[in-house]
Amino acid sequence: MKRKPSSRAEWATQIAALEQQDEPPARKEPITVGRIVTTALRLVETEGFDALTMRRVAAALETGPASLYAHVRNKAELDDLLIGTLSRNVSLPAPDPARWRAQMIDVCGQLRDEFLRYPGIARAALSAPPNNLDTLRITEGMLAILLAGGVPPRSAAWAIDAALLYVSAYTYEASLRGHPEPAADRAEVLARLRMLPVSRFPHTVAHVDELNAGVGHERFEFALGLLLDGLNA
Amino acid sequence: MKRKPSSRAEWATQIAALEQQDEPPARKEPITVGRIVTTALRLVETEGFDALTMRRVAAALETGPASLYAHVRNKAELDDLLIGTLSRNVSLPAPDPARWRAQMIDVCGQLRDEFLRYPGIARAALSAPPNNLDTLRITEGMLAILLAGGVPPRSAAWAIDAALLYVSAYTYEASLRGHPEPAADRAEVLARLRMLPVSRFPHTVAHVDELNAGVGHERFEFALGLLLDGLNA
DNA sequence: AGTTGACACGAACACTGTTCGTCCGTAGAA
DNA sequence: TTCTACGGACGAACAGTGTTCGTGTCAACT
Repeated sequence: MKRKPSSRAEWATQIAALEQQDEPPARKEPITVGRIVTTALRLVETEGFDALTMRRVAAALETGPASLYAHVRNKAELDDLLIGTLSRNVSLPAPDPARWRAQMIDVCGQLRDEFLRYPGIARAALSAPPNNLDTLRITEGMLAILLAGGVPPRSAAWAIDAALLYVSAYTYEASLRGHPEPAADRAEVLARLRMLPVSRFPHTVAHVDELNAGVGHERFEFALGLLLDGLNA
Repeated sequence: MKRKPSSRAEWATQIAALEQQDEPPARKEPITVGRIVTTALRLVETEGFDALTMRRVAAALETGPASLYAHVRNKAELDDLLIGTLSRNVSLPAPDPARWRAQMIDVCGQLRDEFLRYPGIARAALSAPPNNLDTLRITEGMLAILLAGGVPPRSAAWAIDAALLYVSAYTYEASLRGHPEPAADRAEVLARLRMLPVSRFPHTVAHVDELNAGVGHERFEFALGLLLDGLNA
């Protein structure tokens, strides 16, 4: 149940690699971490996170699953790599004190969209250890935005934590019900809520429409808006 | 990836069963849903959600895993039953317009504590279909609180959705890192953050302490506080 | 030439959820 | 009373999972 820690040396190696990350990729096509990650992301994109197995990735690379273990320690590390890779697609704005709220919602929205592009992968984000440099980059960017907006450091730090948890949970849930949710599914949920006995569920039955309202990501922006407005108080 | 829906008839049966739920349990001890659920919860409580397999539950009941399928459709349904069962332990206060904020935090705290009592089970909450009568009871109770506090219905509904997502994500994450988190683990995280290059992570390095501050559930209450204060604006 | 280390990968292991088929017991019908 | 049908119990087997172990190959180094 507990996460297994990487060693301090591995962490130091990751940091050192930061300075070398701009080198061009090797010319040959052996099995590499990069190919594994690219293949895995394509698989998740097309078939969802549950379809991501070592065997499926290996098959797509025309090899056996054992071959992957020369490059990734285990499945959890591959999951972590995927989260890191998609996190790199989030572009961080230069902090603008007058627009910190909009900037935060923008960054969270980008991350949300990355997660939704790979259905179910948010679950890996929830499981990921807190030492991934790519996700820490996003935290750093969010910190910069909030601090520039005058939010006290501790409030900023804690709010970022909450926002990231919310983004993951929201997108994971959205992936499960299908995003966008098929209209027939939603109609069914509505119908079922209306079947509830009023004696026990008076408010629910009275507000079925509100409980299920929201087009696109309105609920997402509403929730994050609450969080950020709370910061503003 | 998508959830499989139960039939409309099954839903109606669940509702009808609401009126019969107070009957005493049968005297005999055959394998029942109740025994399966109780056994499963005990297993999760002691060994975490990842240890929950049909085989493990069956073994604890001194039978084979196939026997469970006469009572639960599949593992996902068992997971859903577990979430429903623990949700029943959440007691809903009579709404008090003057204390709706504190009441909401109390209800969320209770749910949080139930989830933490069963490490990792929050993942099942994130996966659960939105038609579980026991979890809907909590939604109903929260709606009552917020509406009594004067929150508009749609805002109330959407805020509850966000709060529940946050509770699940928070507790799932907490389970993974161990709750309470061992001091040595946290010290290690701190040390690693301090190893980051200031050139790329200036704010993170400057605010390592704030990023990792918070005793007990301070961060939880802070985040929910933001959400609810945002509602108050 | 011989040695070493890294990569590749098949076979096998321990484990997962689930289905299928068979048996048994009970209740209801004839 | 006997027979039939149904529901529960559950072993065997299936398809699938992540991972380890052992072996072979190749390239670089001594």
